[in-house]
Amino acid sequence: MNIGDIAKATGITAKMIRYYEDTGLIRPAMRTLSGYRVYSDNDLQTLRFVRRSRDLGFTVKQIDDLLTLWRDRSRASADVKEIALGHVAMLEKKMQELKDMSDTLLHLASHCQGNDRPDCPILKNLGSTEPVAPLPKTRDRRKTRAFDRAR
Amino acid sequence: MNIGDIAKATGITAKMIRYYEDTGLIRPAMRTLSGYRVYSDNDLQTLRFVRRSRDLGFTVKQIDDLLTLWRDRSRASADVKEIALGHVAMLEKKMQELKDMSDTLLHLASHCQGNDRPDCPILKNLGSTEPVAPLPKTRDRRKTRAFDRAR
DNA sequence: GCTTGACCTTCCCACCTTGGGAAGGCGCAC
DNA sequence: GTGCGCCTTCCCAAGGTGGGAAGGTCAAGC
Repeated sequence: MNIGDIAKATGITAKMIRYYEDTGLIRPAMRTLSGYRVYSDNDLQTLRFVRRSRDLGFTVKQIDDLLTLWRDRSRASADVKEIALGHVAMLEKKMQELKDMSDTLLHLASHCQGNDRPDCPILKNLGSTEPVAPLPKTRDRRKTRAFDRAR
Repeated sequence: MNIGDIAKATGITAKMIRYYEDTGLIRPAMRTLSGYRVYSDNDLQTLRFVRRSRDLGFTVKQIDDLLTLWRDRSRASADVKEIALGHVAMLEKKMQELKDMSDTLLHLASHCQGNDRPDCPILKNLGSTEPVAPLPKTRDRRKTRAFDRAR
């Protein structure tokens, strides 16, 4: 298989495959006499693994660690689980950050008329000296309701 | 005020302030005879606006648009609201993506023993040919419960 | 007046992942 | 043997941030 074939098969662009090789995530591919990269079924499996890991949001470093464990028949599943749950924790932290931003914006937008007039609590808040997130105290406010009110 | 003072006052590093000036987000600061940048209270306000917008996850381009509206006394609040809600939509899309990743990982991790043995459904899934997210059909599954089960 | 230390200036490099594109070499079908 | 699609390497770009070098400036203290 040439790089184009394996790119189609894995959904990773040829460019990225070369990049992963350059940066050491995957091992250098075999070459034909004329210099073309050639891939085996084994390589295909590896790249599929990379693809799936990437889809789950793992960093290249984490994928590297996972690949190492994957190839290590004497691995402990605890090590894999630790990476996975550590990553989940990071994902949740990010989600929380995004949610805080979103909540603040929805709160501000819900007070904005959204008409031809210039008065706008969103701009007012951004330009003020107060801390950026004067959120309502209510807990578990349903995001969708807030969003509807904001529209 | 020198750049260091305004950096402290806004929480934006001097480096980033110069970068924002270079890229045209903010207008070039006045200079002393010796070339030091000098900032007015007006500049301070602008940079605070930038800081807050950044904290809310707006891109530089969006902050640019918001700044323009901020300075335009004849703006329509609808334009501001549109930017804000558009950004909220993007934030929610990202959150959903992160949530899908997190859910998949929690599901896989909940089936992983996490011990000294090598058997690991996480690796098995990453290395398989199946689509990456074989999620349970149950809806509204509480994330925290899934997380506890995964541990 | 001179030294010192904190600050300022510009300029270059790096991160990470991805895409775009140029210039040139191969492989194969007609 | 010509043409087209693929391959090769190499450079550039993004966004947003940090690091650091080399050199100029300011103010305080002696």
